[in-house]
Amino acid sequence: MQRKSGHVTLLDIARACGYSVSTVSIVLSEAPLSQNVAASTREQIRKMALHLGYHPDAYARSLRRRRSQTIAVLAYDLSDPFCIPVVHGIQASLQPASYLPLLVDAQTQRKLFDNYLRMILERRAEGVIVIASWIFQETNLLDDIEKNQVPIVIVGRDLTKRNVSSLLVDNKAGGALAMQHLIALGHRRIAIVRGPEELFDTELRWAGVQRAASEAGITIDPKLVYQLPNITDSTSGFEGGLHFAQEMLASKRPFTAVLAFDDLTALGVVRGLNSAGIRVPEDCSVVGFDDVLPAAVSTPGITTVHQPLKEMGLLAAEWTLQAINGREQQKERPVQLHNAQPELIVRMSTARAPARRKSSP
Amino acid sequence: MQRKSGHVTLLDIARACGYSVSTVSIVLSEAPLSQNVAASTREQIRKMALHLGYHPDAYARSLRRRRSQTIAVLAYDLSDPFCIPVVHGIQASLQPASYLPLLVDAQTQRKLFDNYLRMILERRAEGVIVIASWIFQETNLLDDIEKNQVPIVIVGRDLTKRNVSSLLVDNKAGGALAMQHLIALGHRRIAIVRGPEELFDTELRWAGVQRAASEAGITIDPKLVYQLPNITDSTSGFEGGLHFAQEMLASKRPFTAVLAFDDLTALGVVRGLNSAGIRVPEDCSVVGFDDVLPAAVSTPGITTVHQPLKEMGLLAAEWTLQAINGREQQKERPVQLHNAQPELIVRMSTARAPARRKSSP
DNA sequence: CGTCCTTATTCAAACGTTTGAATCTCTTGA
DNA sequence: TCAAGAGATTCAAACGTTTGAATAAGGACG
Repeated sequence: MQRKSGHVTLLDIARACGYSVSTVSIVLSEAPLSQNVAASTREQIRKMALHLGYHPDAYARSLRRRRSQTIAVLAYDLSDPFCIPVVHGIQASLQPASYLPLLVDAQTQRKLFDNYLRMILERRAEGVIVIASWIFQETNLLDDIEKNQVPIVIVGRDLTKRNVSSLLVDNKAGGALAMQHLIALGHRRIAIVRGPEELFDTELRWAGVQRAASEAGITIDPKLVYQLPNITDSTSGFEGGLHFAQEMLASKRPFTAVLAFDDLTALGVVRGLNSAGIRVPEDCSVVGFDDVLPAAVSTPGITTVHQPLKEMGLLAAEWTLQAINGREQQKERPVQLHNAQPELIVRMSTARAPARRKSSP
Repeated sequence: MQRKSGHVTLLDIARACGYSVSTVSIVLSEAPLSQNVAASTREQIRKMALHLGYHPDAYARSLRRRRSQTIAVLAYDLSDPFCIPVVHGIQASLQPASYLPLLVDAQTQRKLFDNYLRMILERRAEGVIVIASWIFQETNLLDDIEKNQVPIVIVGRDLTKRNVSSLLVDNKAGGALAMQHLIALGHRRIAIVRGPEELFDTELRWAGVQRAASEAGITIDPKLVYQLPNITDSTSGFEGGLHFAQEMLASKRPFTAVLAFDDLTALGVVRGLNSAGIRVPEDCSVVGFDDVLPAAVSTPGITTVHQPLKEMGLLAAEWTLQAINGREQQKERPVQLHNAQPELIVRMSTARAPARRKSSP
């Protein structure tokens, strides 16, 4: 009864109940024609399919239908908690459209990235969503995708100039939000941990921070600005923050608050401060960015700027689906840009500036 | 030049350089026969393929070759940091074998789980790796996979009784490790947060804890044992720990250490203790289990029992590949079980028991 | 009785590959 | 001159579906 390949085919069912492959196909794929098939026949075929454990071969089906029902999701690093909510949003969007997200994880490695991109093309993904980061310096590979007319959307970076629809958080607004929060709490000597220079977000957040400072008539002491090194692995944010704290404390420059580039950095800062005996938030406030899980569950919970990641994922998938449908109707979709609004999440790592100047022990 | 479908086929190349589809196929797929193809022809075909941007159609290829080169990875919830290192291990194993991991995330939803399982079967995955948890109560769906002769391996749960090769951490040893650590630090009044009853790990870890206690001649006060409720979402571990702390402190029963079921629970405990003014580890030690990212980056870092997740993922993929190869050679693979050895990671959340009895404020 | 619907089913081609067997063209040796 | 072999290329069938067109078997109607 079992085929040699181990999988049941239409032919098996056809033989088993004495109909042609066509009829069986029509019934099981619920084609329009199946209305003409006698109810008794339908019943019989369905029963047999169930009994034999039939599952239509996606390869044969896609080949014939010229649709893969697949959208590739290319994450630069799944171990970055940033990616997960985006993926969830995408899945939520794709599920009802019965598209399968082909989720691949480049693990921040360029070589893997290229490999997977090729695989995506071979698997005839109908669309590609890239969850991006610094991995993209040379994006020539996207050309390959474009050449094949596959719609592409990018999350976490603005590539509209290269004709790619993009979604990202309004980094400038986010940076300003964090800074305003610290200023409102009375902080004046605020240390800033800038992101790695290879990241696009870095400049934008920095611009927001500066805007907020100048609007409040505050000048940022350049000596209190620290530059994170480039990223080597997924924990380098934490270590950067730790290192910043040690260095800044050693320099004896007073500060009452730290604005960290992202949550992991903020957690590193907290660690560094604590081990020098400085309490957060009593002696020094710390604010992060992203709102990932570790920031929420650490103690004190890190005040941070929330990115609506799930919503961005949802929208990215929507756009991709629309582009696919649009292409069928020969309509050209315009390149879109979505600037998601960040939101300040106040937790326990920020407090009013201490009355007297005290930050180095 | 572009086909209507938007993808270049062998026929396009064949036409463009005047050879038959067969020759082109032989060259581009580097079949053994390609040694007989004239070097000049090879060159010409390769150039044309590159020029037109040819990518072989995985669907047609798999259909013909009867191999999907795909192994499905079914994670119960990607937002659980537990899953990620396992996935990384799997990827690392699969990459050199040029198998594509078809990564799907059930998001702890039974319905999604079933849907994806069907998809996996339709996509003719040659093997399935399940990263498991409580999601599996009724595992009848695995039968469907088994019926189709698809090798299956499960990570995080022992299903050898149901004929499924399994990898999991030695929970009993891990529980004992954590308990011994606390005992060695001089703790005697140790509160235990048991895991949810629906989880299999719960009983085993508990058994390890009890063994360690009795070996040290210590009795566990049943009043200090707390039972986590069943899981509702990915943050329920944290909330459970928080709730435990509040309840236990309200009861005024003295304790100097907490052994939490997992890291997220431990983080919840720390939060709960801290907000009642109890310092970790000075006043009370806390130990977790799993060694996920948030435990490492919080302050104080959580002392925990490390699971070698990446190694487990690696091995799971190895087994799957072996089973696939074995099946080709008609060899029956025996069901295997791997009990990974846990390792105690000492961080800052545990310390010697305070000299005087003090834990409730 | 022939024509024309309707209903139920099947034919056959196609999707893009791969591959065992076949073909064709030389060259070589007897 | 011819058979045999080697080298280069092509034929054609197959993988499991889907689907427009075709077929067959009844009726109903004029």
